[in-house]
Amino acid sequence: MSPRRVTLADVAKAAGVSRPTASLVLSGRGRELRISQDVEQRVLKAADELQYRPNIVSVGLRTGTSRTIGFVSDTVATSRLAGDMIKGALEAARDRGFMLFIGETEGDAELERLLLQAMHDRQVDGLILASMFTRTIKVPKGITASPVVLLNAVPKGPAVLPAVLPHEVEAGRLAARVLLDAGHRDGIYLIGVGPGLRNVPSESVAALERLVGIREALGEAGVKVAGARTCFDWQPEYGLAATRDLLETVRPRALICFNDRIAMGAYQALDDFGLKVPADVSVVSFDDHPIASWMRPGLTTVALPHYELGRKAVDVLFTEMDRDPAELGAAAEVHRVPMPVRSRDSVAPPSGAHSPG
Amino acid sequence: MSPRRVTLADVAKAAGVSRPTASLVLSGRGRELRISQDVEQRVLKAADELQYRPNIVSVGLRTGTSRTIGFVSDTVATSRLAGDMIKGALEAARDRGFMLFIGETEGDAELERLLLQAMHDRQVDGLILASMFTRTIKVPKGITASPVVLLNAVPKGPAVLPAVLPHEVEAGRLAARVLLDAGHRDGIYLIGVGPGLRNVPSESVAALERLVGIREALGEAGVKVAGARTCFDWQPEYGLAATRDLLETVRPRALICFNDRIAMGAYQALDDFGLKVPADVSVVSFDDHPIASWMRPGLTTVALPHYELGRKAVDVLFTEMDRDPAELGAAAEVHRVPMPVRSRDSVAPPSGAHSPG
DNA sequence: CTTCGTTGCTAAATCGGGTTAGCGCCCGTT
DNA sequence: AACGGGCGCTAACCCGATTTAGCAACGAAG
Repeated sequence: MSPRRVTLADVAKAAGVSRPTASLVLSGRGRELRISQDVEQRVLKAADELQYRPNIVSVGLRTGTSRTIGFVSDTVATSRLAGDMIKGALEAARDRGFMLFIGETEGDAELERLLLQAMHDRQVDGLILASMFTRTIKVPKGITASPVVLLNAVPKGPAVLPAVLPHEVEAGRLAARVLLDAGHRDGIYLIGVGPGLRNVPSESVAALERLVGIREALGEAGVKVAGARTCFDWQPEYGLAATRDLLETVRPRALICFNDRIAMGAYQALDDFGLKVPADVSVVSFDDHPIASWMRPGLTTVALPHYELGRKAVDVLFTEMDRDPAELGAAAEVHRVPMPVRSRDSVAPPSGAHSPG
Repeated sequence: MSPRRVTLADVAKAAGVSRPTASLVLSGRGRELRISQDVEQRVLKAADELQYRPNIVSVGLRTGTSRTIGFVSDTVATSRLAGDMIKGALEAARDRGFMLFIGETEGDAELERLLLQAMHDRQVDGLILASMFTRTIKVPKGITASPVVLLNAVPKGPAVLPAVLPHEVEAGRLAARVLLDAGHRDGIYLIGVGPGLRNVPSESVAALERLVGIREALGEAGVKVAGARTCFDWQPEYGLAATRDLLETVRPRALICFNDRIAMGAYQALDDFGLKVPADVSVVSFDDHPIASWMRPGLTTVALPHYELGRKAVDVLFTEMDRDPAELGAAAEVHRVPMPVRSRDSVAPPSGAHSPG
């Protein structure tokens, strides 16, 4: 049915030369190896006419490479949050002529083993181990066969691999600064974790770092967190419950929600209590989930730079791959990607305060 | 640095036999070809001890296969809606020991060409061409080299390739039936498209088919669509605007929104007009986007079965791949995947009506 | 004592490309 | 005419696994 693939032999035959000669011409080493103009032209013409494309599998067999990167995640590939991460990785890879294998472990160590094996069997040139949420992971043994970059994850124990992470501490500072800049100094409450550094789920790096950033920025301005409510899970329903619980005892002037889904629940709770955003209560959040722009008023939030994270991971992986094998393992650097503020309409100066200026 | 891969030659050497002998034993053809028990045991032992794994690239070179499927989409890979589609495809592929190459064309024909070429160069055994939204697409020429399945897309012109699609007509019927079953017969309005079949964006298969289903089911019950508002884009803001526009002239008893984002806007508009869901107005929708469960009250919606679509596409692709090449092109079947209703709390009997029973 | 048949394994070729060493030819020189 | 030296190309081998054809050794039959 489908016509057989055009091989180098076909081109050589059409040009009336031997296979190696055609190979030399096509790999641009013809000049250097004194192939005549005439032969060069014949080969190029034949290759063009036959639409010759080298078989990467064959090259891969010889060189042990595949121009392919493996992207293994717990659930990030299918997380609605982080498709952009794949997109960034995809585009960065494409820029260098690489393709991406996608795999998901669903947190299952055995599945992860099989997947890494399957990728290894296919001679991937590098691996990205990604996590849906920024967290610490156990680095699987025996993956040192090819360069590895961690994405949105930090290794448990000593840092043996380079990692790419969102700059969560800075994000926390930015969120706090949004409120400070609007004039807020009192009645700032946290929804999700806190108020102390101990009230944080231990495996969530993001939660801890955001909190650190918030406390730093507020502290520098001489402002204290007025209080906090933790959420069992960072979903709207728990954000709703936590905020309701808060509103039963106090009247906050501003909320820092630890993600946008929590913020969505917080909006619902504020509505239940007849409080307006941002007139009565300002709200800032994290992630820039699509709903942040759909909520009314639009939610000001510090964005997770998924696209950039994906790109950066691939970029770092390429530098690892290019690195001289002798000095491998030297740099298990942590790369932080900035988290930008998306200003919308959920923050205003505290009610009863003059606008500063 | 990293220890060289264990090859068949290593195993053969360790077992004290030739390469082909080891190969025969490991491929299970030892019995048939009268390899002695002794040799068989030695080879198996050596393979086990050395942790031998055949190099798929090498096998691929010989057989022209790669145990790999290419998943090419316009933007589905990174669409937050459809990660589950990839997940379904991934798992179905994994069940047969296949991996997935992911690629995105972003609707760019040239990019698509390059991507298909890159996949072809890597000897993919089959291709899935996916679309983010159900729509008609131009099938790129020259992809007949390997089996192809269309996912969430139908070819422009004659059906030359098998396609997997959500059963949108049935979904339309189901949405209508939800309202009919609740006792609604009057004041049913559409938000998104309609009321006539001409008021539908031409490239959107989903819009048209949903509308057809709705009109069928209502028609069979002797019920007419009371009216409709189209949306420029199926986003919350346009759903909000369209619903507001509607509410300025009439008081609907029920809304069928053409997707959940429109429904979110509709909720906002209803709230603006002091109308309660579902007491005053029932709302049904399509897609089962995550926000459907986050909205208050929970939105009853007919789900896009992304996971099943992905699985089904791979399943169909495998049957294509297994098919005798002689009869290829025979079946350009369209496979419809059912869309299940997710009942939540946005539908109630019409106000002032008795509950039937 | 030859011949045939069986058993148990391996040599050689294959896939498609890349690399290296070296062959033959032509030219100029002595 | 013999020799040296560049030029232009190709033979041969490599990667790793598989397949086919066939070799060697042995036993049994004639």
